[in-house]
Amino acid sequence: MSSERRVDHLVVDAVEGRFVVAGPDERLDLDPSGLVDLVARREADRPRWVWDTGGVYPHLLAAGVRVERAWDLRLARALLRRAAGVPADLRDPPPDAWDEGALQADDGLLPFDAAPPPSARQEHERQLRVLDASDRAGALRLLITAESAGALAAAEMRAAGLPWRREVHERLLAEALGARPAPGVRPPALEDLAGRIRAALAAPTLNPDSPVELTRALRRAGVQVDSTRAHELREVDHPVVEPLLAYKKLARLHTANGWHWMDAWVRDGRFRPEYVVGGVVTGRWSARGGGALQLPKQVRGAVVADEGWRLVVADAAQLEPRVLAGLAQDRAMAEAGRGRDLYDGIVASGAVATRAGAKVGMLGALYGATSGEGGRLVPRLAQRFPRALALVESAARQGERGEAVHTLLGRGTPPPGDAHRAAARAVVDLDADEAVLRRARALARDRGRFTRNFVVQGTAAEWALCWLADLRQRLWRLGDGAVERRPHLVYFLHDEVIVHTPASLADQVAEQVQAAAATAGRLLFDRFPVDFPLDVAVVERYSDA
DNA sequence: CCCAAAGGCCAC
DNA sequence: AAACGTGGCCTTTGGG
Repeated sequence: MSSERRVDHLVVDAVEGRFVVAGPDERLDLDPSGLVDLVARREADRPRWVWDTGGVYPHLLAAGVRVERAWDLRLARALLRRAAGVPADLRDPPPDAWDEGALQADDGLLPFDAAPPPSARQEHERQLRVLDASDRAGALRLLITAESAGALAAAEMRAAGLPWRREVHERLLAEALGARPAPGVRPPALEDLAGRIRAALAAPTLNPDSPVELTRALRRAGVQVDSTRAHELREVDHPVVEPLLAYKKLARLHTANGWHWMDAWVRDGRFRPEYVVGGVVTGRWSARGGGALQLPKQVRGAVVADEGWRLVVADAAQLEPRVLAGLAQDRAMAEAGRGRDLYDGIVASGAVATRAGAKVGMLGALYGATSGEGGRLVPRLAQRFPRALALVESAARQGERGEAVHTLLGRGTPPPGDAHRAAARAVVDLDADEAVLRRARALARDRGRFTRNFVVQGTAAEWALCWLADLRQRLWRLGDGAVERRPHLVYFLHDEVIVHTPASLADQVAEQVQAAAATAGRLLFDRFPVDFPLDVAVVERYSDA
């Protein structure tokens, strides 16, 4: 049975600059250009390429070769290590070169007595054996194939880049900050504001970038603050507040997304961040360099489609609460979100009075709020949506006890650290003294908030992966010819995508984005009637979405 | 000189 | 005093 399943698999091993490709009854040793030719040729049969996507695929994309399906050995390995339903003795293979962050032998850093790295083929076989032994094999296969498709999409998005207009960004910076200063010098607008701040606080040498100096100067001027955070300063009535808040806003723009950022990250009209698939414990993506996952709304005006092209910007509305409704099979909550804004539906249900209350209460339930407005409203939601709230409560209790929790498709939490394990024991220890107990309870609650959020954030990440994976295939089928002429993904952020498309196909892209969301909902929740509506906009610039 | 922690703010 | 989850990345600060 295993061998039958592998017929359409081609395993690619990268060994010292060469590539070994192994199929059911073939084994080829290729140089890089040989690999490009082979993949281009064999892709017609739609094989599943078994490889380390990040290490191999960028080279293929650079040569204009795109593949449809993959099995990412590194991602699958990390997933299976903590997956639901995997027998304990198969959970932890000895560390080797397939582990994240593992060091290559040619760095001279591999321990001299380490076993030689197993081949990709061996690792793949091991993974299939683990799946065969798991009672959650179906869900885990879906998760691995979706995450592997995500890895393909991540490499493709980096290759394509997010369209970025340098001149628009420069104009925006000039309007906000004034002329570009020499390196290490404040731009004119910041220098002016710094002068006003110093005058208002009678502190002629103050550096407003230093929280320590700023706190001291504020206190001397009679402003009693615990921090210099904008949120706290907004509550203060003093002439320094206005220029100081303006300074903070502009200083952030200057340091995080100013001229220096543009020079470092925008090339040939594209911003090319490096996505780290599965880089977050919950399965969300992280990113390295350029702050790709925190592009401020302030600079999104510089993201502009090419001439004759459009951006289709789509985000899932209230994704996490909807995912929770599906996870918990909470029909009342699913009903609240049917055909309307979920928070409006919660108000209509009578649970809370306002949309803002519904939102803060719902987020409070997902994050484990115990105080404030969120904490106060959670019990009201629990009354109306007992199944949904019971699910997150149960995840929190499991975490407090030091247990693992899993997402719908089986991604597991990393094991608790020593402190959390000790805390879980101390909380039930009748002899523990009061101070120890208090500290232990706080730690256990920390872990509980993590596991509470993990199940929902992680399952939402799985929905988003399925959405992205299905959309990627639909977009490919929508166009023809070279990659650069077809609609393609250019950005992904947790529950949001941007597609860059020829204007003539924009409406069809918008339809496919919707269709892919429906597919993702079915893949995760089958026939359970929970909706995943999208906000979709066809625009020329991101800031207009 | 490098490095890590702290404070802060951006995104979801 | 802490308080509600996941991250990245900037500057300052203080240590070696």
